Formats: sequence, C-alpha cells, structure tokens
Amino acid sequence: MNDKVGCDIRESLDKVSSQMRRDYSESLRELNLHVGQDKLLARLWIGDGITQMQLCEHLKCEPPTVTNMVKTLELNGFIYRKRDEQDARVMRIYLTDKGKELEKPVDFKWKQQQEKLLHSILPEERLILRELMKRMERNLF
Amino acid sequence: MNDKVGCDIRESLDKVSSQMRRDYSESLRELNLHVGQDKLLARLWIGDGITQMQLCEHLKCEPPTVTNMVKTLELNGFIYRKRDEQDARVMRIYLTDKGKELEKPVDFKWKQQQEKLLHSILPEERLILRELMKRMERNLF
DNA sequence: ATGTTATAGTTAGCACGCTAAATACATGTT
DNA sequence: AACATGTATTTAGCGTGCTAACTATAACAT
Repeated sequence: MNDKVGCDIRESLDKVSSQMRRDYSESLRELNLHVGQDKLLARLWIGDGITQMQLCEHLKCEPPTVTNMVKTLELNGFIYRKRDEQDARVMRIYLTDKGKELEKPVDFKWKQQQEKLLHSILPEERLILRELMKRMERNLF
Repeated sequence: MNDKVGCDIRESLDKVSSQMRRDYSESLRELNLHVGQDKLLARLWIGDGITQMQLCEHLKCEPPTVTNMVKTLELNGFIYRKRDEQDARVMRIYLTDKGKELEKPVDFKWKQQQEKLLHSILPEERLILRELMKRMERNLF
C-alpha cells in the first residue's frame, strides 16, 4: 500500500514537471528562448565572465551540452565568448546587451509559472511542500 | 515571502525531477532502453494493438515524437507495427516477445527509483505529499 | 627538456520532444 | 462523381541532453 503511494508520487512528479516544462517552453517562445537557455542566462545575470565548466556544474549537465547551448546562444546574439588570457584552454562567457535585457521578462514568466503551479496550494501547505521537496533534493545529491 | 517559497518549490521540482530522470536514464541503460521508451512500453503492457494517436494521448506528446520513438523501438525489436485493416491511415502497435520480457525488469527499476525518491519521507508525509502533488497535477491539466 | 597526466572544450552521433509542413486516406457535401 | 474537410502519420529541421572519442593546453615529474 505504501508502495502504491510511492508509485503515485513518482508518476505525479513526472507529470507535473513535464507539463510545467511544456507550458514554460511555450511561454518562453515569445522571448525567442528555449527552455534551459533561461537557466544558463540566469547564471550569467548573477555574474558573467564565468567558464563553461562552471556553467556545467551550475546547470548540472555535461560539457557537450554547454558547448551546444553556448553556441546557439552566441549565434542568436545573447552572449559572446572570449578566451581566458591566463589559460588558453578556457572560454569565458559574457552577456551581450540583448542577453541582459531578457532578465526581467524571464523573471516575470518564471513567477507566472510559480503561481500556476502553486495556485491551489495554501501558504501553510507550501511550507510543508517546500520542506518535503528540499528533503527529496538532499536525498538525491 | 510567499513568493520566495513558491520560487524554491518550482526550482526544487525542476532539480528533483531532472536528477531523477538522469538517474533513471542511467539505470535503464542496462536494459538498452532510453528514458521515455519505458512509458510507451508500459502502455503496451496494459494492452497492445493500440494506435499511435492513442499513444500520443497517453504519453502527452506530439505525433512526430511517437513516430520517432516507435521507429526506434521497432528497429531495436521491442515492438512491431501493423496497418489497421479497416482504416488504412492508422498503424497499430504490438509488443514482440523481447518487448514483453522487459515488463518485470522495468517495474523493478521503477520501484527502485520510488524508493530512492521517498527514502527520507515518512509514510504520513507521503500521504500529504501525494495529496499536494495530485492537486498540482489537477491544476495543470 | 621530455614524457606523463590532468583539465577545458569540441566533435560525432544518438534519443527525446517540439513545430511546421507534407502525405495519405476517410468522410461528408454538393 | 468531384471537391472540401478532417484525421493519422510522416518528414524536415531544430534544441536539449547524453556518451564516447578527440584536440589543445597546462601542470607535474623524471
């Protein structure tokens, strides 16, 4: 019986998360962004000039993924790359003005998503939910 | 402040779900399956001979996605396709023996995942969590 | 100085999942 | 019978994300 409960949660998690992704993807299309690119930019909005390895670590993805994302984002004029002067192996990633401009609109879309997700969840419940999510997160990493 | 809480949950959801996906993907590799293919097969284990449109609806994805997945699964010998005799437009999808054999191993992997996800969540908490997840799910569809 | 090992990033190739546009067949209308 | 509309699937092309294998540079050891 507990097993059944577990099963439902795993499945729910998948459904909710993939539906959120679909929704968000559609929402970002107006900004000419693909889902995932916003997270890379979000890291740069905190501070740019970081290396691709740092992006990998932050995005929890593999180097080839970052290579490709960075290539596309550069092609679309959101970022540019510069070789590090000390270490010729590393590439440092910087925001263009076009990339900087997206911060507010993306933040708005993200907040819209939050609201949609938690629409039917009361404040007290949100606290519990956050606790449980955080615990699951810690469990996995 | 509520806003901050919402933000955390949305972000946690993403992290947990993508880490689960990564884990599961690795786990399925031993069975020569990619993540996503298991869900298509799972629908066929309930009953095969269904159409691609029915698969679309069940998997909540678009027709081209199903076309490609079905193509790969057929190439790898897990399923086969047969044109419907009444309606020459529709393709009906059937399991091969190789496809049928995967039911138990995949079920096992899935249960492993559940356990990993809910490891630190107590039974009472699981009930609450399920309730909240279900409510979010209903919210989105 | 030379050879080994480690690190940063790229390339090739694959699967998922999408949109836009095409094809093929079915059904309804005139 | 001919035409329009609708439905099921496919093709082309793109982005995310992966693994395996490669290149280029750096750092360390003999």
